[in-house]
Amino acid sequence: MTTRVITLKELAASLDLSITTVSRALAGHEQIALKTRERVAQAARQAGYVPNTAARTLVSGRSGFVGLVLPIRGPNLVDSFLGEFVTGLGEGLVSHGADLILATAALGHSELSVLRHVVESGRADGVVVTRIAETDERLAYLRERGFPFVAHGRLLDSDFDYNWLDTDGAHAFGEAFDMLYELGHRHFGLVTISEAMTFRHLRQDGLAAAIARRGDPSVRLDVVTAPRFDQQARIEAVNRMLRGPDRPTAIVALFDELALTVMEEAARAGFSMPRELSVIGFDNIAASAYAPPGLTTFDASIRQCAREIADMLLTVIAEKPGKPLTRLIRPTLVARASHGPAPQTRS
Amino acid sequence: MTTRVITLKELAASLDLSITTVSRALAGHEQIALKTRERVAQAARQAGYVPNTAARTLVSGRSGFVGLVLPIRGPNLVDSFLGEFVTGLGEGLVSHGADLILATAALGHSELSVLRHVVESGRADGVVVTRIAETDERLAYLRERGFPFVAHGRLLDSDFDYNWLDTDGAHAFGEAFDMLYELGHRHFGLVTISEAMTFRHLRQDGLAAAIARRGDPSVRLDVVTAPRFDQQARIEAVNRMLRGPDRPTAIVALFDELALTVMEEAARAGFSMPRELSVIGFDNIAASAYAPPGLTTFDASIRQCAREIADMLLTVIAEKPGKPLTRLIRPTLVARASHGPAPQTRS
DNA sequence: TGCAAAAATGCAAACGTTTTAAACTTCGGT
DNA sequence: ACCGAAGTTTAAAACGTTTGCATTTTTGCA
Repeated sequence: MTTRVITLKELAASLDLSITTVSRALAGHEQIALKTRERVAQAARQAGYVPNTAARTLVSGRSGFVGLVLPIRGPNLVDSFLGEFVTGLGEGLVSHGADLILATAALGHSELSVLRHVVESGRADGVVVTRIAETDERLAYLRERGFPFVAHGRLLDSDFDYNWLDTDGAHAFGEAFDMLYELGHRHFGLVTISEAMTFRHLRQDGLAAAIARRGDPSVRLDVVTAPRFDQQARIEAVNRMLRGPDRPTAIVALFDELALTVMEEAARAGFSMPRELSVIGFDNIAASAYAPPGLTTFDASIRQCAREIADMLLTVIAEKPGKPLTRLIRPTLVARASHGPAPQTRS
Repeated sequence: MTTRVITLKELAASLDLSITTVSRALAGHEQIALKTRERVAQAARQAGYVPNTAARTLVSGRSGFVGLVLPIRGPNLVDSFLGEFVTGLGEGLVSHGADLILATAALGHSELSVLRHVVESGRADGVVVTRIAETDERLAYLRERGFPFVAHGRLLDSDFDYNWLDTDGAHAFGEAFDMLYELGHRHFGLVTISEAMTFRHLRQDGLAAAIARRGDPSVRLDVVTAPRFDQQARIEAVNRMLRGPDRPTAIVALFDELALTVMEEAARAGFSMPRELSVIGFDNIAASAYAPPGLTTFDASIRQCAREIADMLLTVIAEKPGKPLTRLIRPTLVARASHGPAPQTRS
């Protein structure tokens, strides 16, 4: 056992050529005779030669890796986001011969320190940054370093340019409002979170903008806020909205997990959906299709987005474009059975 | 912008020491004077020195990475398996200072060829192999190479030794049978897949063994088989079992996705669960909690398993133990509302 | 056949570390 | 003041590539 790995020197010796020539031949340089190139390629294939990554990286300065620092997560991760995201990244990268490095933040260490380590150890040629917070120190660091990156999500104040791809939550929430308004709804509820994430503002602002655009003074919007990871507090917040004296006829949740809580609590309170209450979410997680009566939501096609992020990042790495690359992806409505016409009888 | 990354040579120059001394000081060698060690550590911290991974890997032969070849997957991945798995691996690795490399198989390439590339390019010190098939060429390759690995799952014929961690599906399916038998069920159904994966046999055999152990000749087991990724064929297979003249009172599905299909089709056929039909799954995916009436299933705690796999692999890499490391994890029953006593009236 | 130009190949340095073996310092004991 | 030993530090090689530049070989033409 323990077969040795063949090296360029050995391959060269077996061909009676210099290391230089073999290296160039494998790289397909024109200056090497075609005949030689073929001979080398043949021998390399047969010997199962694979160039050593470390050596190549050391001399070329390119590792062929893209880094992703895993967002620190609570004990329960129910959705498929991360799986879809890394799958999409992988698919996008592999077509260019790149691979993915996943770095995890240890308990004591901040996400930023892990990012620094990834960048400065030369492990990666670029990084992907997810879950952008309102003031994100990671982006500030990467900009200062001049290190290639693409953000999945945006900052609010774009006074500094960077590459990003984001789902157009503002548009989706506007679309949700318009659809519900056409269905006769006038009293709306928004269930949101208190975390300092930009997507929260973008979606809420999109909803508010759509309301303003409609210009109907009879439209009302109630907002409740819950902490991100406290399920008990979420339930209480939802019930504050549901059990009040004058509850909305349509509730929009910042994301599906919240919407599912709304549906559970609404069912517990005996409201029939969508007859008495419409609910709309965002993300289209798997459970949304199964939770009765089937949650109407928006699909952001994470996997496809991740693939595009990979493409963008590889472009940034290879070409260092002057203008930043940006993409705004419009999510698609997944109409299920949790929304419908506003109830006729209004007290 | 574009701050340069500091190198060992520069750090040594700034301290007026040789590269050797600084390297050793940072590594904490006793032979370097304590005073010097502290001085170096201080300067390194202040300068933000991070050793270059490629250089270190090249000379030491250790990359500090563990590889995972992403299983090729269809367009729709609904579960959170991959996300939990990489999160768990990351958590397990980071405590030992290691990180994860995710390699994706490009469209034309086999998973094996990607694995070969990861191994022979020296990118990783060890690999994790998931989704073990009946005759798995990856395991054969890794054994031949003598390369450190841990398999998530087992081969059927253990005539060759290797390191693995697996969930005890056989035990779970036996437990499911016993529970259902005690509830009065005698006519069982098993919905399985036609793919050549070992977990399929292990679970089915566990069920069969429990039946045999009980020794009750009145127990009956019907089995239907569907291809893994064809939802339409799945539905047909499930209906073959459900709509037959004499359907089982309890159906066990190989995994939750199949169980959810059973529940959907049963609901469509008008059967009430668990009154007329009991259903049990395996995996405890998120949707199982939401699909009415709530699927009873087994939780394999993927994240925790992945963390242990990481630990095992790092042990294998560091210590090359003579005996293979193996762990069999017993899944825990998650009792929801899809199982209950057998219906009284039997035609 | 000779010679320049073109084509093909090779030498050697470089990338940033770790490590072996050697050299230099310091110091107590005589 | 000298010696050896212990305590420190360093020079240089090595890891496996890529690449600028030099060298060798081939080719075409006189």
